[in-house]
Amino acid sequence: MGMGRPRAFDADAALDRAMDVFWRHGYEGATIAQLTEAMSINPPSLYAAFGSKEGLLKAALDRYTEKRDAWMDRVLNAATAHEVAERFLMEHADAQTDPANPPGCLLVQGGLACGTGSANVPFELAARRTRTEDQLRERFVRAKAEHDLGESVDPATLARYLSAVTSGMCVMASSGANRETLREIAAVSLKAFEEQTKG
Amino acid sequence: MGMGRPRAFDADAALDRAMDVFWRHGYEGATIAQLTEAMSINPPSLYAAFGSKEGLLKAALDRYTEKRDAWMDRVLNAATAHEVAERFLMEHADAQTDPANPPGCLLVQGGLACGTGSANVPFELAARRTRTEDQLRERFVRAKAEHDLGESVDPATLARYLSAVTSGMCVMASSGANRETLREIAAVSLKAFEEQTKG
DNA sequence: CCACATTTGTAGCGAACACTACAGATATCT
DNA sequence: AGATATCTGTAGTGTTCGCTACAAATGTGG
Repeated sequence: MGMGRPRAFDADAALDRAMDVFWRHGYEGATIAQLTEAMSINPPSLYAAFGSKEGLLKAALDRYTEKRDAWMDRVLNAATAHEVAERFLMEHADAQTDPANPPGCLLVQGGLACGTGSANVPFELAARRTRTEDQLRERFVRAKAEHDLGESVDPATLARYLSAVTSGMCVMASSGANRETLREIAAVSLKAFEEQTKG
Repeated sequence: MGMGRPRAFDADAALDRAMDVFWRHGYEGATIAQLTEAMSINPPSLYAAFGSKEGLLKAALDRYTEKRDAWMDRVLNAATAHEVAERFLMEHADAQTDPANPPGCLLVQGGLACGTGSANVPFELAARRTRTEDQLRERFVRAKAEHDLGESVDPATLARYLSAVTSGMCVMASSGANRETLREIAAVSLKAFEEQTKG
């Protein structure tokens, strides 16, 4: 028996286009019409490949997380906790103002508060944000074991702080903050990080 | 000539209810049906009083800003810049986890990225956030004039930093961060503030 | 070449959306 | 009291939403 007509579009390329639409308009603000146009496919192709609008979001988030993990690996491989924090903050400032993408971060702009029909979208986004925070925390736990960070330092607090600052930078970026402004915020935050690791 | 049938509902009380819905579901996630039910009125009353869904949001934001200004006055009246920062951060942690309101802040949860039909909603929210930042900056300019802050300190940077942190706390609050967690973040941020004002 | 499995484009589905026409109700002003 | 002006509730309006039925198209395996 046959294997059916092959798909005529590249799923990953289409997800990149969908990512951009969700990023720019949020989950609820993005319409199927906009998504299909950006992806250069028709609705039946979208639904055959991804099941639903929410399924498409999850697939886009998977792809987003994939890229983000590769980036996080490079950040976490820095020699010291301080350098991890510095890279994390500074490269966030750059990424959130990269003209190749909409401002901010998909995991924040995607939607913090949604309607009753999309109630689990914010959860989905939050789970992916938590993942970054977990990766940071584990890196700081390791730094503690390596005596790169002192005994009195709480890795969870450090990770949460960095996560909060970068989330805040997303909000600023969405209202037009430029790269220099975000770097300034990152620089101040880095001093807080240093101060926190001294105590 | 007569002056017409008087309004049978309290506009401010209705706005408080609407505020809660926008806060919990975001602008686009909030439906007219949910809003009218929460406000205990029918659609024609809503449209007669506020013109449109976006008009209702603006009216709710005006009321929100009113309350926020009263709160900011108390914060800004603190004796020193340091105390201003401390109050601002800590009371934000409390306010964003106040069980009387949805988590976070209406100016962030309301919507960072919206659909093409609601494109100016994010601008409207951003403008109100900027107002808070401006108030902080002006307070720090004053602190500088009073020699409470050193000559080398940049009031704009300080204000932006505090604004970014509290925005980040909104994101954390929306994904379930509790009061203690936010206070922890506020405490770390306050150390950054101190460090920044020393340099 | 034929049977089969899957995708594609067209066209349109029911539901929910923001919003409103209309008539009755309720106030004020003369 | 009567005329007027505005609000209220019912019951919708047209539009857009996410999603899909269907038939033609296009590949594989026998």
